Amino acid sequence: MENNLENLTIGAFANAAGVNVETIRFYQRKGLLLEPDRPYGSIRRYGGSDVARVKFVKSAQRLGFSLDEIGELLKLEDGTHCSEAAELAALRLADVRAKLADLARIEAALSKLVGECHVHQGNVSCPLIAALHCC
Amino acid sequence: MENNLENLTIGAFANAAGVNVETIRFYQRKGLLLEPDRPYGSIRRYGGSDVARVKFVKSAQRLGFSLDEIGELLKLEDGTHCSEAAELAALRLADVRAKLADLARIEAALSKLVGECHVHQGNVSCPLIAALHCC
DNA sequence: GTTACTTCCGTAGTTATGTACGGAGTCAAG
DNA sequence: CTTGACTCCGTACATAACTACGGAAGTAAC
Ligand SMILES: [Zn+2]
Ligand SMILES: [Zn+2]
Ligand SMILES: [Zn+2]
Ligand SMILES: [Zn+2]
Repeated sequence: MENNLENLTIGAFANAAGVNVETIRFYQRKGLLLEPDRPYGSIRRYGGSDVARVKFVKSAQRLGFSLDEIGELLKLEDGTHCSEAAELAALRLADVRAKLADLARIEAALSKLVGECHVHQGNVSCPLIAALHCC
Repeated sequence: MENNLENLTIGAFANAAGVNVETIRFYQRKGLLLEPDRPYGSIRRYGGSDVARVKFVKSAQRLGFSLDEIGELLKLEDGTHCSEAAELAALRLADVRAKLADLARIEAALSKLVGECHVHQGNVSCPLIAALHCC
């Protein structure tokens, strides 16, 4: 593979991470990404760990974490403040488990709906809505 | 139980649904909620099904659906346009299953992180981040 | 009937998460 | 050394999903 991920300019970096250049700069302002140094002049260079970090942000975002929460998750990475990290991770875990339970219920309701679509015609109450009500 | 859920004014309704009055009106403008009639004068009255509908919106929102998507989910409820409904439900089902898979992975990563926090001290790479990278 | 609280309605402001733009500087190719 | 693409930086605009505000009108308590 000829495209190694070192010494990327911001354009190549954003491209490798699958986001807009402006998004990179926005994340830097938010503190989710550090502005690296400029080894060859006045232009910053990025590497594989930066790409990984942005991809992590995007993955976590798809799971429903806000950028602020993701910022806290990222603080776990340095390994300092171990007890705080464990506490935060435990909170997120509870959150994730609640979402899993909710999603499992809606999954069941939806697959039932898909399977039984052609017999629920006269039914007043939708199985999907019913599934979400009993929370 | 003395608080039955019929003939609620918008204030009592919002309260019962656990949202702001303005949110009710916002949902009405978005078409997620119909404006009911005014049986006793010039003030609208709401009932238990309205409360249920708003709670459904909030539940689905917590699972990562946008208001537009939720609007489409709600259109399933009337049972009309059966084939469209089945198609839409199948799309949502695929979406939900993808989210479930993502969440299951982060659940595993987080619970591992919580369990092993106190031994990953010198570790460079965080298990949570590592877990999200291999997507 | 007066007072206090709601409702109604339109419009405007807010937060989170980006995106776009404009002008100046930088860099590599020709 | 000019040209064209890219970077840098600040600022402005965009979208989703609310949230607040202001004034007129309705309603309930006294
Ligand atoms: Zn059907
Ligand atoms: Zn349904
Ligand atoms: Zn630890
Ligand atoms: Zn970590």
